Amino acid sequence: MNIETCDCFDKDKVNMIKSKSLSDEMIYIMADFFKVFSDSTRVKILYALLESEMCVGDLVEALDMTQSAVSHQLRILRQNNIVKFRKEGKAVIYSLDDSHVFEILSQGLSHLQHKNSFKE
Amino acid sequence: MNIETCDCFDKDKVNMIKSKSLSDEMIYIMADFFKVFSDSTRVKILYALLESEMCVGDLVEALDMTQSAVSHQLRILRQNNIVKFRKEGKAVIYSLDDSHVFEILSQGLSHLQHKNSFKE
DNA sequence: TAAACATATGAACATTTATTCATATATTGG
DNA sequence: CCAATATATGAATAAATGTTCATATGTTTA
Repeated sequence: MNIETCDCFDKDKVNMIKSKSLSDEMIYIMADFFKVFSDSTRVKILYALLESEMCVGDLVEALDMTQSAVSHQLRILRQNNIVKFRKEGKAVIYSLDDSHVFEILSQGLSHLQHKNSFKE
Repeated sequence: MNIETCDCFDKDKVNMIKSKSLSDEMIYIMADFFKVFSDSTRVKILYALLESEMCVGDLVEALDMTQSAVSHQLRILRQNNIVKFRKEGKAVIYSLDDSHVFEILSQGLSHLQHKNSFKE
């Protein structure tokens, strides 16, 4: 596409968008943040932790998944500061790290409910 | 791991979590919804559309990407009802489909700003 | 109607990602 | 200290995803 001859090319608008856009770094941080919520295993874990703090073993039981899969996903949640943990003997007990997480999940749910009530 | 002998196994808690958990279908819908925001190209597009509706050509110019890549990602946004479009001659003009999208993006941003102000 | 233009899309390729399997680490009780 | 328990993690594999390239579709204009 040759932009010089594009009918709808709006130089001012394009420059405005360019000037207001977030930095590339911020864009990547944003995308990575949402990526945390984009896997069903992690969403399951987070909804469980929304109800109560839980040790890994109980999460494994409640979500009906392998211990390894749960641990791997907990690591990702930890690295993104979505969950925190404390040790209690042999057990490691996880809980949500941030009240924003609740807001994010609620907002997503509400969006989807809104969508579903207006579609076919 | 043998759950029968697990010290921290809390049958009541596990059953409570199981009973309150969202359906598997809802979990997948949630994860897919957030997946839309988990790619930097799509986030860039959405932040641009947050400022103004735009045709594909202007998006390509503003975001400095190939027309094909932008089109492919716009299709995903369309399929998820995140953006809508109208045709105007040869051009296709895209805009945000839902006010919730603004809330979602703001919430993400605010979470990250909160995080950054408390870390190292 | 033919050419130019704007956008969309299929296929191929490379990268990322989630799970599994095996094993490592850490904690407790005997 | 040794065995059992609870969790974490590295490597391998399979599946999903984003980009590119080539080309198709649809619209306008000459």
